Amino acid sequence: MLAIDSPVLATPYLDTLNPAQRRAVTHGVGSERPAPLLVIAGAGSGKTNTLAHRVAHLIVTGADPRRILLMTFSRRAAAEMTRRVERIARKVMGEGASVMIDALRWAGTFHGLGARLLRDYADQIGLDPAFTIHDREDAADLMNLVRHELGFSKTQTRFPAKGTCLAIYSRCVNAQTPIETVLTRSFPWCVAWAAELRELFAGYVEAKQRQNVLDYDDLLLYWAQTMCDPDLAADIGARFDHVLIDEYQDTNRLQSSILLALKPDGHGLTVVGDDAQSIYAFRAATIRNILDFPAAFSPPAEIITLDQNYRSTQAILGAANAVIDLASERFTKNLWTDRATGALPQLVNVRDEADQARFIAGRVLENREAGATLKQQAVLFRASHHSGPLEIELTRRNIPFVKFGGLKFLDAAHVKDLLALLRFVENPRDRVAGFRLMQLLPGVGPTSAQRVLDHIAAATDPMEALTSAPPPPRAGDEWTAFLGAVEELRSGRAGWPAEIERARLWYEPHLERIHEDATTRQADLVQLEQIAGGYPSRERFLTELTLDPPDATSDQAGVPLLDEDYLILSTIHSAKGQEWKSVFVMNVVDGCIPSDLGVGSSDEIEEERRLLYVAMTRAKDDLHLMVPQRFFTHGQSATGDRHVYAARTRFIPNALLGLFERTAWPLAAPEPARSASQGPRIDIRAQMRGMWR
DNA sequence: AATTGACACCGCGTG
DNA sequence: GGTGTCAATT
Repeated sequence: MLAIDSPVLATPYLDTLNPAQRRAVTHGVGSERPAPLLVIAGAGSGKTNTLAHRVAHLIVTGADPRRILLMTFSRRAAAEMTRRVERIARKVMGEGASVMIDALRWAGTFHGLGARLLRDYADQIGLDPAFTIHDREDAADLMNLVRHELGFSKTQTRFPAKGTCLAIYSRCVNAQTPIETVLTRSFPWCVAWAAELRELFAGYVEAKQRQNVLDYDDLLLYWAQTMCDPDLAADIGARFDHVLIDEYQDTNRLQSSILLALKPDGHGLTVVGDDAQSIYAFRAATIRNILDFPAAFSPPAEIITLDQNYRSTQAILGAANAVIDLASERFTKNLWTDRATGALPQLVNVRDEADQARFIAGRVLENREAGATLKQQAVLFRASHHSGPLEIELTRRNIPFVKFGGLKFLDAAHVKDLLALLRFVENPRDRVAGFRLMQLLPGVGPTSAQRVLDHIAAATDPMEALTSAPPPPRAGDEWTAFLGAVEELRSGRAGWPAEIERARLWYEPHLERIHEDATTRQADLVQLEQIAGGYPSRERFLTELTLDPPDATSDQAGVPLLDEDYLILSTIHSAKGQEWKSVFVMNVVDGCIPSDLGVGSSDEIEEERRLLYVAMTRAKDDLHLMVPQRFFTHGQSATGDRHVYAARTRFIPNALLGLFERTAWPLAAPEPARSASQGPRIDIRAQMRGMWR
């Protein structure tokens, strides 16, 4: 390693940083044993940029990029980080930087890197390296199979649904907390089922192992368990000189245990985060990870705080600071900015959700007239379905948009069907895949599918067992065709990605039989084929698609081309780390923010407050908080859709109103005689259903 | 005996 | 829209 006082290359990029950022970038560089570092980076404080500079600086000053472990919250964030590192390194290393960045192979998410390490060490921990990975829905399906087997599906009082079971299981694993505690704290309505759930989870774990599948949580859990072996822990830890973690406030106990096992003395460890932006407690993330980090080492980690905000106007930042100031517990100080004051953020009162949609659509177009592209504007909301009326209004006015969060491409039944075939070929013991697949055949239902799967499970050679299994009695020729397709794909004759086309050819007749709207669904499959072309192998395709599904949907078939202009619609969660010139936040009312589901404990309320803070701090120049006076309940009651009257969110009490400009829309409000008992004018929900039929 | 379709009931999000 | 039950159908 190079000594710090004799850098080979000049480092002009350091001049672009402020003093705190520079300290974060250069901390421990050149030292043989760099002390652990915690960077508290407020919203818009140049966090990503600082971390990218640190990685680039490490490389420029001689660190081996192959020995840098860089973990981010999403793969998109990892790609962005890598891109920035290259740009910075290029300034001093020129073309040579590309080679160095290509060597930065250990950049990704905790889960993705976990999957890679587990395949590398599979032999040593008794794992078959050909394991397939279950996404949330697959995992829930498997949970459901076990749930049925144990007879929990027909209990007197209703047993928790598969998704709830999985959520409880996941919580236990990620928070490293016993089931009783998890139930009383987070799922109080399931407390009575503790014993049955425990039995269910045991069965679930055994089923996963028999089938050689891992779920998301296993990727962390197996990794953490691997690190419990001193030799393996030392071996894995020694692969990396530097370990850097972004968004540390959103990691859970399991992840911090992995981290501490990687670098027990903290040397070479850098974590970055902001407790004010912690919004993933529902996924077992805990800000204790950040708070306890410094004292986990001796001497304790150095703490550097980035509190200058480069993003928002003073008016916006002032309002956001005021909102987070009311939090019961604060660890970081308020952000400051030297940007101009700017216009006050607006609190816009509208009559209902339809007016909310009209207002936003209209204002977005006005902004575009004034020179802001659609892409510079975003509409944020608490829950994915809140954007329904807006999507209709945007479609009506021909405003293109892309939506992040919520329903995903991969959740569509036909996409899952095709992927199930590929996954079954990859791993014939994967019951969820096989179960789904076989039931596509006419005349094959749960029972005969189970029978074949049992036959496979009992055999040593699963493929041989599949072909020799007694065919389901009523499957007919389709069974032969199915076996033929599986065998051909398994043989690898077609090669990748050609084999996905072969898979589609087998599936298409079934698609047409099962779904009325087969043609639109076929387009998705073609798109899937194109995506597949970007991966080197079936295994990589399946793994990476499962771990990092495309998270956007749009009004058009497929995602618009990159050079097109479109409005961003996003859940607040998905908006993390992003920024826009102009931001609209929908439904800033009690019941949405905070969500009426999340008002149980004060911790949950506090997380909702941080959520509003995150939404507000996405805005650079102007911010609209929308307050519809009434909105339709999404829950369906016997009497049909109802609307409720909403109040402005409790997070903006009267004392804070001076920080906002309050407006009402439509401006002229000569209320035409409209009886309140008139009921809904249009059935929005029916329109929403119509969009998909 | 298993599959499949019709029906009623209930609804805990955010990734 | 999911999930479980029941009855008609093969």
